[in-house]
Amino acid sequence: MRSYGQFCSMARALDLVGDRWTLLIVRELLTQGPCRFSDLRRGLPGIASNLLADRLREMEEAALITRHEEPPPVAATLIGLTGRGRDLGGVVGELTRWGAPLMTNPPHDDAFRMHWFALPLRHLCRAGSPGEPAVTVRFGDLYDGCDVIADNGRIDVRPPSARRRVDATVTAPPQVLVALFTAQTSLAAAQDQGLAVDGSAAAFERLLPSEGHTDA
Amino acid sequence: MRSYGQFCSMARALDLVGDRWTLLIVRELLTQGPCRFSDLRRGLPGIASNLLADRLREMEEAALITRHEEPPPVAATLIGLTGRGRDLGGVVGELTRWGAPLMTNPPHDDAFRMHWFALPLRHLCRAGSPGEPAVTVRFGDLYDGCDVIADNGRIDVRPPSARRRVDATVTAPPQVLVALFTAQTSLAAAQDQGLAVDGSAAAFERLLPSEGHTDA
DNA sequence: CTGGATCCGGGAAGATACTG
DNA sequence: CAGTATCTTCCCGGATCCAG
Repeated sequence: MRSYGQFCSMARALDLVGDRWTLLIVRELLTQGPCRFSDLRRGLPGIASNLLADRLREMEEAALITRHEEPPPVAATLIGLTGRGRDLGGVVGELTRWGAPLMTNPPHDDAFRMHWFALPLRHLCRAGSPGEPAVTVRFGDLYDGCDVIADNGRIDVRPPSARRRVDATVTAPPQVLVALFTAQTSLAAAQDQGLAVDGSAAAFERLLPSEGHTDA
Repeated sequence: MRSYGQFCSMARALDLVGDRWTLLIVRELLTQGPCRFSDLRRGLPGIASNLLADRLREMEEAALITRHEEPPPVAATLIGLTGRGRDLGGVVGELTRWGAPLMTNPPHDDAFRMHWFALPLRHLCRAGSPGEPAVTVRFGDLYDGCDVIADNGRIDVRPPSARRRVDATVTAPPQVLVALFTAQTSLAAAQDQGLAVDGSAAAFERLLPSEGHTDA
């Protein structure tokens, strides 16, 4: 990106991360952990491969990411965030929060990946009190999803792991998930609209926002 | 800007504010209050007038800003943020914070406006304890600056006002100001490098970060 | 298959001049 | 003061091709 040429903290930040796609790449690496080139392409539908390669080169020069070879039999290059890259979590979080009201508009023909909900879910799930038993719920699946762990009054959202035992697995059309977790819709209505819980329904309900917060 | 076409909160946010210059326009309006077209040009050195007009049109469509005519004898159009536009303060703040380490590099031939320091100064000035007397210090001047008000253990930074009585007025080369408020430099050294305080030196020193926080 | 590189068309950004 | 008009430049997007 062309520099703004301004001696200003924010302008200099945008000189590094203001390019198209750059912050979305950070979103992917934050929510998915270290990724391969092809993982990033799957998580960034619409990006051209040359653009992704360009961005990764620039981000490596700016010390936002690092690459390291995995030993055989994997033999792939893993791309991960540096500390400085991970520090962009605050920026990503604020953008995500500011954009939340825009999610009430239907998806039309937008692409969707379940793991994009990882960041919003951290704040939309009901943390509960420290006394309540811990639950683990998978949204989506191993190849595109996230695991929500509610424990000790805290919500933790992590990339899905095959080694993790989950109490329930949830799938749903994205707009149904939005409506349910913003308390615009009841669980029963969500199930009518395609939400399905495999495993402990109680574990999933444990994450829903409390009744008192509905807009109605 | 072309839409990313992703049903994701952050991607939809960037569809609206990810364009070049957009967030810098928000910075201007946040730190300066409602501005005229020519005020924005002065605060955004490097922007082409047609681009500024384009961005303002798009931001008005997105309901981030509003325009209202001032009655004579002013007879100018004032551009101000809507509530939704002001909500971008969190995004602007996080970008500013993340970019702070980049300010240690010298300005070279970067442009500079004193009011760009308004956002960083809110966190760099020592708030002090509620017991200490209130002080008001102007950085820069009425046409490009900001007023820092330390009162009751809180720091408030506002656009400069002719109606405000100030205890001191400070001018300095920007990199000297950065070094001083990040405790990389002593006050005496800063004065050697061009920092000048008009009025109460004690009022200004009251804002400096406490000694215990220096890196040395 | 992964991880790109290359080429090309269209459109956004940038520079400058001009106007009601 | 607050833009518009015009021209140029360059980035982005899409397709294709290629080496390990």
